[in-house]
Amino acid sequence: MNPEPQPLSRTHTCGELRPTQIGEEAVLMGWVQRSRNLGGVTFIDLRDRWGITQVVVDQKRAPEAHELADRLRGEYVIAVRGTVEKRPAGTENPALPTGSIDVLGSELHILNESKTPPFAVEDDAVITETLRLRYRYLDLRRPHLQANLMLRHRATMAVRRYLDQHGFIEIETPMLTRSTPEGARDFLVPSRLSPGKFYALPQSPQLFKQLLMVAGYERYFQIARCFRDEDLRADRQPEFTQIDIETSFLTREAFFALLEGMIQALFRDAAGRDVRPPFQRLSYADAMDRYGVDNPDTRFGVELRDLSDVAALTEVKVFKEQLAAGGIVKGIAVPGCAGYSRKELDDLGRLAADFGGKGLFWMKRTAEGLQAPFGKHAGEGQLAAMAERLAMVEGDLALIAADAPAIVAPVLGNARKIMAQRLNLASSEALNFLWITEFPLLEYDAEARRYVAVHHPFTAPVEADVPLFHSEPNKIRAQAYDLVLNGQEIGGGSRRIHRREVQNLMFSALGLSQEEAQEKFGFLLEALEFGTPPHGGIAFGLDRLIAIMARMPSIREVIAFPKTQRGADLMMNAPSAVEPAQLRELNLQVR
RNA sequence: GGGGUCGUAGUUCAGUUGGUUAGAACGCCGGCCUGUCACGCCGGAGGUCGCGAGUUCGAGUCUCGUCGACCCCGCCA
Repeated sequence: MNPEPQPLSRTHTCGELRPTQIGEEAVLMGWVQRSRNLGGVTFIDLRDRWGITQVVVDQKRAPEAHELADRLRGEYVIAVRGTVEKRPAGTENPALPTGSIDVLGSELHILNESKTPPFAVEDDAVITETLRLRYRYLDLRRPHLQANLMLRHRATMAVRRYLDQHGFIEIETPMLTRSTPEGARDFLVPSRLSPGKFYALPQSPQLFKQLLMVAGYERYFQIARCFRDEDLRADRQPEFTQIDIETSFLTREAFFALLEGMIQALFRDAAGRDVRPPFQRLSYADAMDRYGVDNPDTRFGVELRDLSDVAALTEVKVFKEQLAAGGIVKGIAVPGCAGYSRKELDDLGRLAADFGGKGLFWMKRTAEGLQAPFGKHAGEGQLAAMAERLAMVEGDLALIAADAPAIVAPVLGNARKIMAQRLNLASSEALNFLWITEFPLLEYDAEARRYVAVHHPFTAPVEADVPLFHSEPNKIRAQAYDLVLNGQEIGGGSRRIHRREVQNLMFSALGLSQEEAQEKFGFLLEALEFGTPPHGGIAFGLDRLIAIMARMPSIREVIAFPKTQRGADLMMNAPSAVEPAQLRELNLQVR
């Protein structure tokens, strides 16, 4: 009954045996996926990281092994010695790469038993998220998660290989660093040796990599863990991984070419998929105008069109009011949705509220012509003009929003994405990379009643826009860029400020006094005075990138031990309470 | 901080206008079976209906609260 110590030495994996090895002896080890006892013969599907091989144990030829095989249950760990044999004609399993052979077992050892697992260790098992995370080590046995983590490994290997070949060096930066203003909420770590003071976990290695440029390393990278204490989403975890890159002396063009080469190598080496640089580019302003969002999915059209001039000619009250108040009227044409019911249209209108809007107008083009609830106030000519502007064909449904530009864009931009998903407009095979350039440097935060950095406080302004710091800070363009893949931001970066006077301008635009700037970023300001080269960089969200490559809906599927939406680790039960003595040592008191 | 979906056997789910002993499938346990691969056949065990109050003669079902998972808005330089 007792499991034995490992008595055999493994010779092959469960994924490699083929007809060429017929007649050879093999020793396999792994987990029992399933066993089928037919009485005189037992079949065992044996699984390891490399695949599944069927083991046959015959009562007559190996009576001892056959008796032992009767005790096998799912997830038992076993060792089998046997001979590779061709399966009898008609019993091959085309679903398995190893399906034309099996291993005729002569010797069987149970290396360990297993409790009945709380869920089946197989891909098509339907399991709640709670259970998966509680037993993550069992979840991770499932083939698709193993494939995801192996993909992730190949991807980081490809990145390291490519960057190494291009003169980059990987440098580690501290995890215990200081809290800085701006940006996300920090995770704090109390300092025992400095009572009442705290380290912060890095939101990114931003300042360290810039200081490495000051230090003359010129080409740095790091597969870096980052921490942000913000609310979670399907694509956001409190700790996540970036491919962090910084370079000196490169023009933007040279830098983009380098990165496009890296993405190409990454997709080729990790996923065998073809990516062809150069990538498309779109300015932030054009992206907002045509797609309403700064991360447009360009795998399908359905672009936003401005209808303000036509709307001004109508007697539609909302149009007139919004236009008078400085608003705009824009629309999109959704293919094939003219048959939508009243309820479906109402639901779409409510969807606008999710993004700050009050509702959506609609217009249908059917065989009977154009219909819109606002039709009688618009006039035939104006309806036709709008339909023409939106290039509507029969069967199309137009969705129209009238509001401030800052509302219209997200309402239509997100309606566009949601409808495309519903109608399956985007090819799942396509890889549409897109650089978004010339982000604004600053935006006004009404709540904080000051300007905040759109990217971060070290982003260089477009040189020609520097004088605007004194007049119209919100008009300054940044030398910042995002890389978007199929409608998801996968990376973002910028050229950095490398002159102290510009950094001073930036800090004061952000409402930081000289004293505060000195207190919080004095080390950076001082460093900028010691011969800082022009430099810039980027960080790619590795988790998102891998999730897209693996066609997974959530980054949890490509992270070995992810956290729930409340930031909990259900397996280890983190976070947890700590002993009073630990708190005393840290001079902390819990309220 | 806000909106939404969900929580019933080990698992995934069903459960009628509130009414007898809460069902199914898979899994599990026992038996039979020599070419299965979702093996098959026979038999069996298994329930804090997330938790706590309330309404009611009676609550899986209705109400309130609470806990948890997921999706979204805010937030995430």
